[in-house]
Amino acid sequence: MRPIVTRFAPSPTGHLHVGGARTALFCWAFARRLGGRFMIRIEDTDQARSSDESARGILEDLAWLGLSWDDGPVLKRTGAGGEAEAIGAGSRAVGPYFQAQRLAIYNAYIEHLVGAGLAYPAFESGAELEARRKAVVALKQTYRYQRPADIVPGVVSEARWARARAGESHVVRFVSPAGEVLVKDSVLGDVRIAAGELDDFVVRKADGFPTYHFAVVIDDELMGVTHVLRAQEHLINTPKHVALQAGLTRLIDDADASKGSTGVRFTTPVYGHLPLICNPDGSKMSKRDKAKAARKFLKDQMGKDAGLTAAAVAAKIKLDEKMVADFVAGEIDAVEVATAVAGAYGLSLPEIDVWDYRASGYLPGVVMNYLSLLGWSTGQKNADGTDVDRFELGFIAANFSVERIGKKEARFDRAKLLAFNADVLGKMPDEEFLRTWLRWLAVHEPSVHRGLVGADRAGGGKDGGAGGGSASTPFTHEQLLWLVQAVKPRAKTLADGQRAIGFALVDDGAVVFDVGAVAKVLRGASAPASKDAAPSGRTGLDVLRLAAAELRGAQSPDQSGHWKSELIEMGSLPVGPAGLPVSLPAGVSVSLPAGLPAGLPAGLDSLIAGLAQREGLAIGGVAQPLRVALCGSTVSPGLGHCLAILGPARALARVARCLKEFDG
RNA sequence: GGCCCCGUCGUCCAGCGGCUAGGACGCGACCCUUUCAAGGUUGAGACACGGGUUCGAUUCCCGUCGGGGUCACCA
Repeated sequence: MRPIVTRFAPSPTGHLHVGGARTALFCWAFARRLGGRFMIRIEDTDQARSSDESARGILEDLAWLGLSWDDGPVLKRTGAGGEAEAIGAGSRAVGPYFQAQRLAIYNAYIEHLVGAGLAYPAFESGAELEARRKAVVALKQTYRYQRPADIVPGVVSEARWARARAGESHVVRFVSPAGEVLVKDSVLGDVRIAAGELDDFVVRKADGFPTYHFAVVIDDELMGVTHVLRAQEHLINTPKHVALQAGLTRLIDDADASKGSTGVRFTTPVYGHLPLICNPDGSKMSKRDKAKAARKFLKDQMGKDAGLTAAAVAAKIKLDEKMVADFVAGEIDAVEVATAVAGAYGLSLPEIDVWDYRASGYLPGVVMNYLSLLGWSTGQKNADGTDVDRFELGFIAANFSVERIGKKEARFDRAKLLAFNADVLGKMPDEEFLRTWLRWLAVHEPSVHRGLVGADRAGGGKDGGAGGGSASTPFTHEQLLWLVQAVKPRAKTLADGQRAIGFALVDDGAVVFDVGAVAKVLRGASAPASKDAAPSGRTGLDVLRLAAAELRGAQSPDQSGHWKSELIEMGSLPVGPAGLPVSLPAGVSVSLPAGLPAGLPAGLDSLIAGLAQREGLAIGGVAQPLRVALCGSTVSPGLGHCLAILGPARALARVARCLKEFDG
């Protein structure tokens, strides 16, 4: 038996999108499960649209997702742990893995096909065919290329080749078989395409490049691909591939047809067509969706504002006017226009590329987990009766099977992905979260990264100077962990983190006090009293003064700029109903989670609770005014964390400023 | 329009002739609570329709309807 080989064969015409990522995942998992090889091939036969940057980006995305390939282009990169890796370095010698470098091979096989009378040059121009197609469609009939009357299957058309050799521009078409074509599909079952449905499709374009259909068939055969898993949109192409395989035999020399054929027929790989991934509205999720969204936005805006012309838009987004006009007219779907429009007008584009999810702060493992569930399931149950649906990449590799691939198209549910991501983030140990978060911030939010760890961390010395002041207060590792604790339950993605800790990133003198919060909490009616106490009759500002004194007293007496250490011990005690620590019976102790410098946030919370109790106030009566003074609003992480993160100096400075601003 | 594929809660999956049709996300309620989150408990919610086959259909067959894909010198 031949060793199992699967392949993922993207065309480098943009980013890797989630549908492609799932296809790659399934191919990878299938190969891993069965001990086969997973291969990457770059299908760059579209000269106009392919680019090396795109190919590189797609490989990067695959690597980020954790999919490594055994065969294919070599990608040198730095792994998640900072180590250098070279994916694809152990490839079999069946390359090159870029189709544009395999032209000699395709030509040899085309020549071979021609010699067998199974391919012929055709001279119609694109415009000519287009006109014919339009005419047929106008009559509501199905357009198919009509085989020229002089073509006889199995007979070489010398007259046509004479024209071609004379330099006349031409394509090469395949002489399609007359009978029914059967496609055996491991997901869908048998699919039959009736005789006559296949027309003589093009196998070599006028520019000398093979078409997709031809190149795939040749490469899959020559590269030993045994199993092809691809999206269902390709199902309709498969008869073409099967027909080609039936007409082709292996050459003695793959790059030279004149050496003759071995007579060995091409093998048809096992096909499996995956259900499509769709938008919430049920349409196919495609890279063109970004263009669609941007176009709709522009049209709406132009409809509202007559002054907004293509020229005006072009000027604003700094792109060619004609390009913008074509874009709006729907002539082109250029992503760069869509992206530029989104950037300039604050429009958010649908997230469809793997890169989009990277930038939004999703974890690669979660993306893979979620994607695997689109069209596949484990069929396994947990002990508690729930489905097995949360797992890592390795689990997919160990459990994948084609039998469990579904047939129905799946709609992409952003909310569910988000929930999965939040779940994993929430369960991540603090240290790991911190590493992951900082790594993400360094790439996607460098200024926040600088605000957290300082500007000169990543080498290069202190020369970055321009920004000066605001980046001057990097946090200690301990404070960073408290930041993480504040962020974790509030972040569904890594990008959510900054929002939760915005208060800590802003300079003490720049805290913006929310008008509504000030009115309600600081100046409003009396601060809420504790349950059995009489109404306090004191405003939030009154309470804030008390709190300020309390905080002053909580500073470390050694002037070290820390909170006093007793708070840490206080924070290690169990908390009673009033929010205050309960003293432990002799001999009993509580153990804190290992390695956590915790205690302090809890101790600070207790400090607030203690103040509230002494003053006959509800905890909120103290907490809310303090929260506004510290963070500017009534929404923030737990107060203990806020105080711990800021430290006494910053906290007191903020309270003082607030008092100065609103008191009297 | 031709051809092809598909059809279980709003969404994603489980079910492979007999089940109180299960789980996840979302949604509702309640609890917890110093704000926002998080967490806990709990509830509502589906076999598209019509014919067969069968003692018995969500499950098998046919049709209808509905959804999607595809009809290029793009892949």
